[in-house]
Amino acid sequence: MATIKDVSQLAQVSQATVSRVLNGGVPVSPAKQAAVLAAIDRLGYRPNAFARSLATNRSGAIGALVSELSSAVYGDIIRGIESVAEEHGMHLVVSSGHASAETERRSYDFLEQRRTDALILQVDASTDEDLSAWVASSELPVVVVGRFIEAIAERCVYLDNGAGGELATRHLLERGHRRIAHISGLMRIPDARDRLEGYRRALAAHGIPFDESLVANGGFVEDGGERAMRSLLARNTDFSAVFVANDQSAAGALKALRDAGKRVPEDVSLVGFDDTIVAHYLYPALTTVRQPFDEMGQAAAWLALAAIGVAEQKEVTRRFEPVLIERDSVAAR
Amino acid sequence: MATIKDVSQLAQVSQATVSRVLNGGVPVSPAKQAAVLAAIDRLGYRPNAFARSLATNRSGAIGALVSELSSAVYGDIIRGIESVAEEHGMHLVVSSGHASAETERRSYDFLEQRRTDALILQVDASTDEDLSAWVASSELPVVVVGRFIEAIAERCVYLDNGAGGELATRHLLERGHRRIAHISGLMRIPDARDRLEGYRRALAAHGIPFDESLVANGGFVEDGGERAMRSLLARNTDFSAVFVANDQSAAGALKALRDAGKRVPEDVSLVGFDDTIVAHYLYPALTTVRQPFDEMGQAAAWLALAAIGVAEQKEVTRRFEPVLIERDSVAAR
DNA sequence: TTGTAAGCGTTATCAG
DNA sequence: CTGATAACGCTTACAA
Repeated sequence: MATIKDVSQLAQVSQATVSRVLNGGVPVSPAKQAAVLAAIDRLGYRPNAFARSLATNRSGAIGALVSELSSAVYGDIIRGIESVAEEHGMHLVVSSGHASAETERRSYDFLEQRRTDALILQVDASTDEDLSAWVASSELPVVVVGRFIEAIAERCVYLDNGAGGELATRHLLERGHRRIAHISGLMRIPDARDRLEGYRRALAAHGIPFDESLVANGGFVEDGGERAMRSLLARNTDFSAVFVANDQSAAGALKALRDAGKRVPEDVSLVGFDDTIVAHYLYPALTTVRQPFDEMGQAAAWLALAAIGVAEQKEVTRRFEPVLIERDSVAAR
Repeated sequence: MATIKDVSQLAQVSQATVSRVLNGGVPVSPAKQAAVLAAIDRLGYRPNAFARSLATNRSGAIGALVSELSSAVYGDIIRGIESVAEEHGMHLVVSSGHASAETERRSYDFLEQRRTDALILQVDASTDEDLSAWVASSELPVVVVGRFIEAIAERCVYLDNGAGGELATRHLLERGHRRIAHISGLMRIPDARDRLEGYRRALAAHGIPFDESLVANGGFVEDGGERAMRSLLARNTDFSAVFVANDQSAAGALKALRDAGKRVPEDVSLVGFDDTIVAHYLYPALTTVRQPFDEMGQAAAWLALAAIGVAEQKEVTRRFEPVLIERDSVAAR
């Protein structure tokens, strides 16, 4: 593979000149410019990114550590990150954490050593303390997405999950439901706790006491949602609506309902969370609380790029508000 | 950030020695070893990946160019790639082509310049000729996934789409259907043409003449599937079953059917293609032809890693066979 | 406007 | 087993 030296020789100029036409900004005589370009073309020369990075101490890439590459849930976050990265001529090095604190740590180390110019973290397993420590000790800007951590608040892009839980529950309340169950998420994840909290707040605001027998854990997965719904049904405590902590669990819950001969929404109304593609394909289409993953990814990327001077400084939303997407799984009571 | 020089000074050894303990393989006296390790720890030293890559001419990463990061359809390919990469201590630099030949070209250039050790391509827009040319001119091993290109056959990992189309259609035929429609995919993509071809072959094998009025184009997207189904319905040519070129279109088709008051599978049977998550969530759950994206990604990664001596040489499947996944959208006639 | 030369942080060769 | 030292390919003062 041709190097800058080959080009400089062929074009009869110094390496510095080649470098100048490559990077622009510095005046170069048209004649030499042309000679260099011709040589580059002729040799099929491509600058070596390592050498360049070593010299400039910049990589032209940002690192993203995500819990799972291309999950239905978080896929759009990556897409959002990539779109603004690409817009700024930056690329993406990704690594996944697989919901294991150890893998997350390893991946984080890798990315850091790789000297990406900035880091975006979307992780599940590591604790707030871990993350704060990473951020504190890191030489490069890191932003956390999908999570709010007090200690590094200005570096977090996240959804107001509490408001989301409240929104979902209030919607049901407003439709006349009083016995509203909740299928909760993976409780070690803050989102799950916050959504539950929102559910409780909404009930309280309507003077309805919290009833533990109306909540079952779905663990954010489909199977879990199915089991949780069966458990709810088996308890013989009646309810006319369920707020499910995410769409995946809602899909499972819907199945359990169908198997039990209950109609949605005639017998039981359902509200999900996330507004992933699933919600759209379910039948009946799921009313859900939308989490703007794509925009959150974009915001995170923008924050990261602005921190390294690649993107312009501007006000970017860090705390996103949930929005209710009404479809067909809720009936008035 | 500490460099190897800092470490060597603190540990009172040469840089070479530090490098040796870092990379192993070469004997180092226990005393020095300990001193070096202590210094590394004390300084929080991390080798600079750029410098290392520049010196070794290896990056420790493989590049993946995919048509879309984390689409429901291709997401699993990336996941498959990443899993075997990770298994071998390699990481992933991804870039997306966005179904534009120009973007694909740019992304390809980027990855090549980035000197990833190998390249995996999953692209839509570029032609077979483009790809063959890239492969031919590239200094690093590239493997193409999700596509068969004669000229570089041994570097392709793909599904036998023709067999898939045949399989789907035959299934319907075996269930007694005779008037079988087809909602085709994006015809500029070989997969779409091959699936249609398979459909025709299956019909022919049963002595059923191909009837053009029974095929409509769904373009591989949901809207398209919906429109295609409406068009089919409007034609007043009756049919009892439809083979749809992918699950997304099938979702749209299902919707159109429902809107038209047709029941699935009682009135019309449906078979999809891909077995993406969608198929599973649809109601009724969609009978479909499974394309093993994850395994295909793994195979591609293995091929790439074997080519650079990172993974062991072994027989890896390159041509994958489609499998019919029976669910609830097909009834006997 | 251009060239020379000194880094950037590693690895690898070669003596010792 | 260990230490000098020359690459690796590019950028960037500094001079001219």
